[in-house]
Amino acid sequence: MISIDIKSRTPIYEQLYENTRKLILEGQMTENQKLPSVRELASLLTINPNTIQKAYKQLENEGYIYVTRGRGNFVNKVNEQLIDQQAIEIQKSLCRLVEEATILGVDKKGFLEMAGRCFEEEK
Amino acid sequence: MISIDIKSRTPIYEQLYENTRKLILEGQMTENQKLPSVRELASLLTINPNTIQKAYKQLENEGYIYVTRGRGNFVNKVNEQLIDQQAIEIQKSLCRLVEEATILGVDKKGFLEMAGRCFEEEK
Amino acid sequence: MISIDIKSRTPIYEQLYENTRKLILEGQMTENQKLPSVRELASLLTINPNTIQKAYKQLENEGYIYVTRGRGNFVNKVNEQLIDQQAIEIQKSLCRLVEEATILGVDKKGFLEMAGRCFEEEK
Amino acid sequence: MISIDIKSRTPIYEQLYENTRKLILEGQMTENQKLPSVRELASLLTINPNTIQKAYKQLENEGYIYVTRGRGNFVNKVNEQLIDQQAIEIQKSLCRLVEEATILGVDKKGFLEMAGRCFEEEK
DNA sequence: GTGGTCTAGACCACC
DNA sequence: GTGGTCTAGACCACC
Repeated sequence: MISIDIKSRTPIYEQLYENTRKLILEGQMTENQKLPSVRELASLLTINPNTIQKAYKQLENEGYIYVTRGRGNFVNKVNEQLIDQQAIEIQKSLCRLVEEATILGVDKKGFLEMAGRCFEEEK
Repeated sequence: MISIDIKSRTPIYEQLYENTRKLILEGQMTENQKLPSVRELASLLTINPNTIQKAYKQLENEGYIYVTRGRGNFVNKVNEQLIDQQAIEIQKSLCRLVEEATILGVDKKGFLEMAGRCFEEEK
Repeated sequence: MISIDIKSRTPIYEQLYENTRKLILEGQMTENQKLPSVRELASLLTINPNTIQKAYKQLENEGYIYVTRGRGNFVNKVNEQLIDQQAIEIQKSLCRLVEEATILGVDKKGFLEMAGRCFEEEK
Repeated sequence: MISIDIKSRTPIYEQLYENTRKLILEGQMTENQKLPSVRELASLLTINPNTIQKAYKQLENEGYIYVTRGRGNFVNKVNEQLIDQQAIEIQKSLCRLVEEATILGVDKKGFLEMAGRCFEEEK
């Protein structure tokens, strides 16, 4: 369910963080569901447990999961506030892309077309 | 003309690379124009010459500038192929954003609105 | 396995680049094999780590190896495209040599003989 | 007659050296013919006179031209020994290419074909 | 431990 | 003066 690209430039812990975050937001992991234990996942992905720990810690810090010592890590209820915050992040990234595209000579019409293309591919 | 944020997480050499790349693509620096010398820029920004060197090297590798030893670094003719390649990169990033937004429950209409907002801000 | 000629005019980092590139293309280093760490190789060859780093970076840029921070440098799958590209480079160099030889009065027959001589020496 | 590529990586003085050498060997410049003066050529190519000087010096050292102070630089009689020496250089370069090609999996037959292709293009 | 970035400073080739 | 290479060594992120 969770896969890591060892060759990627993005740190492993970040890939892990992103992947499980996505699973939670998509509803593929639901409230109170148990995440694989640090050791379990570490040996499964042949990755250093510290790396898993770091990803879980970040998920906990941002409220995606909660930890009960001795029992494990569990999915939290999806927080509306978090979703809003992420929408803001996406908005920012989007505007950065718009800026870059503008430099290359892409205008509003062209950019919206590019965006549209992504939705077509998704189907 | 070129400014660096020493506190930023993105490496100095990369900031430099991005900034001058932008200047060239925007046409603010034109073909055969001389860039500040490695040492000159280094002392101007109080940065180590090696760091400038690294940025210039990258610009050269990607064809943005050409170097003549003993003379300096000069802006190359803008390469159409490079621009196309970058447009493709932007398209990819855009689709990645679309994917993320979709997870958060944003549909096509909503996403295009978000994109539109960026253009309004730009004005 | 990797040896450097410190007296040579060709930069150390380039010798390193060439040598390991060759090892990879020859199949003496295979996919996912770990390269010596930057520091390890540096102390082994009594060369500055930065120089090793530079060579590895170039190998990475051209797709010969991949890097994972905190783990090391690893051999990538040999890229067919890269090989083709190199064959083109050799073709170009060869034609340049032909041109030079022609100036000296060497004709096609003579040149092919010269080429043949190289293969005999190789044995 | 002599052209310089300012964007090239090979030093200007070397380009100059190579170009005039070629003219002499090809017989386009004949014995006792006067070369353009250092200053003349410098202003013609908008290049530093020192650079011209360096190229001329090298041509003189290798016996391609002779200098009479106050009068200028003149083409020498083509020296058979020099030509032989160059043939040896070409042989060396050729063998180096063969080595590289071998690594890429090109055999003797393939290499000779590549060489043949150069002659076809020349026509 | 492993790579990535950066500073300080030397020495070289080229112009 | 201009870029290119290299050493010595620091500090950081990642595993």
